[in-house]
Amino acid sequence: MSDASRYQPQAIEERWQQHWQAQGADATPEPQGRAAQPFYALSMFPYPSGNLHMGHVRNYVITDVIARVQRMRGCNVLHPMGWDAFGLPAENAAIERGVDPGDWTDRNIAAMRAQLQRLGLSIDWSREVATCHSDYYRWTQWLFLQFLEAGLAYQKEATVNWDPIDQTVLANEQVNSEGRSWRSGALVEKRKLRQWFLKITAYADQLLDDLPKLEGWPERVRTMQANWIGRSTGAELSFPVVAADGSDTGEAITVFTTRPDTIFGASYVVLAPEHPLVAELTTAEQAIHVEAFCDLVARQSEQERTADDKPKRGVPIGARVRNPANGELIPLWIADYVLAEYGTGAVMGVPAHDQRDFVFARQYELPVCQVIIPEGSDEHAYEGGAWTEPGVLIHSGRFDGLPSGEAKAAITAAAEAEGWGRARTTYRLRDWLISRQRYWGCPIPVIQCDSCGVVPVPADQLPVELPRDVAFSGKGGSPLAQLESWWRVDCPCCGRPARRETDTMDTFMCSSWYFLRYSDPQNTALPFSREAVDSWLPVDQYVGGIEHAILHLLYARFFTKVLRDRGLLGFDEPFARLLTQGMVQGITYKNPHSGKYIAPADVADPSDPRDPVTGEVLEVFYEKMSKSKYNGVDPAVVIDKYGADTARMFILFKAPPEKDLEWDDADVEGQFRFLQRIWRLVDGAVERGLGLADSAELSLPEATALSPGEKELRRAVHTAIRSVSEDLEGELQFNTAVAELMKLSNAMGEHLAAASEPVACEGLRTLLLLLAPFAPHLAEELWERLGATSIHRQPWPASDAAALVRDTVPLVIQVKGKVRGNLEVPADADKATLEQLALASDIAAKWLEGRAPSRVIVVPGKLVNLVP
RNA sequence: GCGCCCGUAGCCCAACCGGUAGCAGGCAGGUCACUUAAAAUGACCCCAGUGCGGGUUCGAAUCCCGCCGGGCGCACCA
Repeated sequence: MSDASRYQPQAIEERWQQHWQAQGADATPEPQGRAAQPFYALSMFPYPSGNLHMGHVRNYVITDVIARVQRMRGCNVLHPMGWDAFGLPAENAAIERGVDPGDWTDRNIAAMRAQLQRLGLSIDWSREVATCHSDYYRWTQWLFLQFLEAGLAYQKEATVNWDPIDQTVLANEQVNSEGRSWRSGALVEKRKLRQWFLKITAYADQLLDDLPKLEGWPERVRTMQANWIGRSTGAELSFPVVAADGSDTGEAITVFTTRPDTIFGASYVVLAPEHPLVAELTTAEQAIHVEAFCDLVARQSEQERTADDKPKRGVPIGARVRNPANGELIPLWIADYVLAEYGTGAVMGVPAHDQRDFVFARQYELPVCQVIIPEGSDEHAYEGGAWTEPGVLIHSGRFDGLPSGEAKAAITAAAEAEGWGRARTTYRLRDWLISRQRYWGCPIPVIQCDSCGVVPVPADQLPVELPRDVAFSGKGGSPLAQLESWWRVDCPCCGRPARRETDTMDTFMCSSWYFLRYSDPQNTALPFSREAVDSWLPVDQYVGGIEHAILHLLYARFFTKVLRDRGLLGFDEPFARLLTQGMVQGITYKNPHSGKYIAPADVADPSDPRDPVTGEVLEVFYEKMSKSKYNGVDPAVVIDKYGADTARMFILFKAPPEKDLEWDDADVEGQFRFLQRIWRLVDGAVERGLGLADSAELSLPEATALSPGEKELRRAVHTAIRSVSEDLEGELQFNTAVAELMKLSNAMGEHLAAASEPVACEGLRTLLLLLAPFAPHLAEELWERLGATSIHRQPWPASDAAALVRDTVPLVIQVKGKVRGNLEVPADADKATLEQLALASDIAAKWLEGRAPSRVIVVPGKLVNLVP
């Protein structure tokens, strides 16, 4: 085979990338121009670490295929890219190696952009944004001031999560269920600090109630957000504190409960050890015990304290409260199972109807009083545990006999009328802690003045720029706080000496609006114009990792709702459809005894993997690619060897997009072979003299004039159009779409040589058009060889229903539900005819043995089932 | 503990509303052809009855119930 007729991606890919760039092929049209539909395809933008990994490739290739298909469908497509460019790695590089974080980041951006461009992504780079550039973060600051003005940004002293490795505070969303930082993995500590928060809780109801609208989102992401918001409805009830002599002290303990219907069963009240009233209400006799207990709890980590299986412990503090429902005097306790941060930090103990209270009451011999019985049953004693289901009230005075559902409302209403309670909703969601004690972030644009308080930096003085030439010691807190020349300023209000805020913003602030900026990236008067943002957004298809199910995706929704309320944009939700792509996993070898990971290159025989040093048998599994596990595959190496088109095709074909993908070099090889087959197929056609110009002019012969092979080819072609189109609109099943392309190429291999010119040309055209979004370079190259450019500006092909029609179809004959044979029947036969044909068949004769069936089920085009 | 998702050939994956489980596809394996040989290429072949047990149905991978295995989220949230 000569070189000219061999598929050599290295020779064609770069050439086309340059050509497309020169032609402005990926430029974004006016959203409403040419009467075409706008379509916004977006990938979650990356942190510019400097290294592109396979997870990025998967993400951006998926989005690129969507963008390319929509363009061919005639949409005006916005497909941008940018950089989530603030963050700790840059600052750590500065500390460790003395490089400037800005320079370091810019170099990484340049390197990653070049890597991305090798993938042949149809990105409009003229809209690129980087969150660390002042022309971007100026607007992050401007938006912060919008929050401040709206009363949605505030400072408060609070117990917050402190990451001891990254030396900064973290929002709740950024600490996982094991109490570890999402970034550093360190166990977070609790610290009491004055910090900036955004009032996301003010939007908790909207964020929760709008979830059902997000029909284009995966169910599990919606569920995760709903769990995270954690709304629970109930009541706050007040238990007056009673002095030793039985008189009210005037104070009261307010508890939160979702079960006001069980208040008559409350036999004690428990406070969190950190509750502010503990010290005041503890009696002298109990002081020693209470202090000792509080110490004990304080020494425990969050994790130890909240472990599910841990026994519950507590001590009475000596004081008593009155149950407002029945007037009973009941003891006041503190216990480790009550959390200060949730509800009111106090609960009423109803052992008969709450499992935790039940366990606690058993342990400390507190009374158990049953006030709910299962509907229709008699009163019964408790043995196994609490009755937590709804039922009917007893021992509840005037509420006896009410079902618990009604009783909740009735008791809450009574409490409100009598002044000892009110309906209340609480959330698990906390306000978003956005200040960070780090340099490489967006400065919070406020000034602290002793006389004027918190003063926003006037909008015309934005951006508050990060100072350059800063010393990075890694010690003593944020470099900004140590740079007096930077933070010492005059108050914009009164002109007296004041202090600039030295905390920077959580980088999730920067990423909460970047998708809006892409609609109008060069705007110097506003973060974006209302017109631009409303014409492109909501994002039609968003693609990214599931790890942001809560974090980024919740914050971005919050931002959108606030900006809508500020009149800056006109929609409720930023992302209409969301695809969460699975991880790319590499083959991983691990010595089960030493726990060491072994690089695949060091494994001599993959079919019998052994430790190269000790000879021990290794564990083999697939895991997310990472340096420490030696299981990563560098995209650049794959592109060098096989080209970007093979990498793209493989990553799309190997698994459905939302599932994890196991990288396998042998499969990549197989994918490359497929592209080679296409190359040869088209190459052969070119030698035969076939081209594109011809096919446009040549009209297809009448169906009756086609040979059986031509009919089959046309059926394959139009089946492929239909299937690929379907796979790319609804569920985005790229893996089956690629399989369809393989099927089509197989059919072409079989029938192309014998097909007449118009039929052959139609097949070639279609194969390349369908291939174009997946393997853009190869499709373009072959399209050119057939005589035209650019395939990417061609319309998406339409399926010809007539080509799908068959004259006869195989009819399955079942007898009593079991397949007994096939019958070739006319495709348009009606039910009665099919039944006749089936009954008259040899198969029926053989299996029915002469008896008439008692029942016949006919599914036209499919089968006839004869039931004797 | 609660909730969600997934279990189909040696492996990765298909199978519309329940209707022939693979002329969906790929990888791996085998045989043959081409070749001096190998690679490449082509042809053919091999391979599961759908995790297990019940149920509904003329008919179940698909629907229902219960287990087993794996993954994810939440978790002393009152």
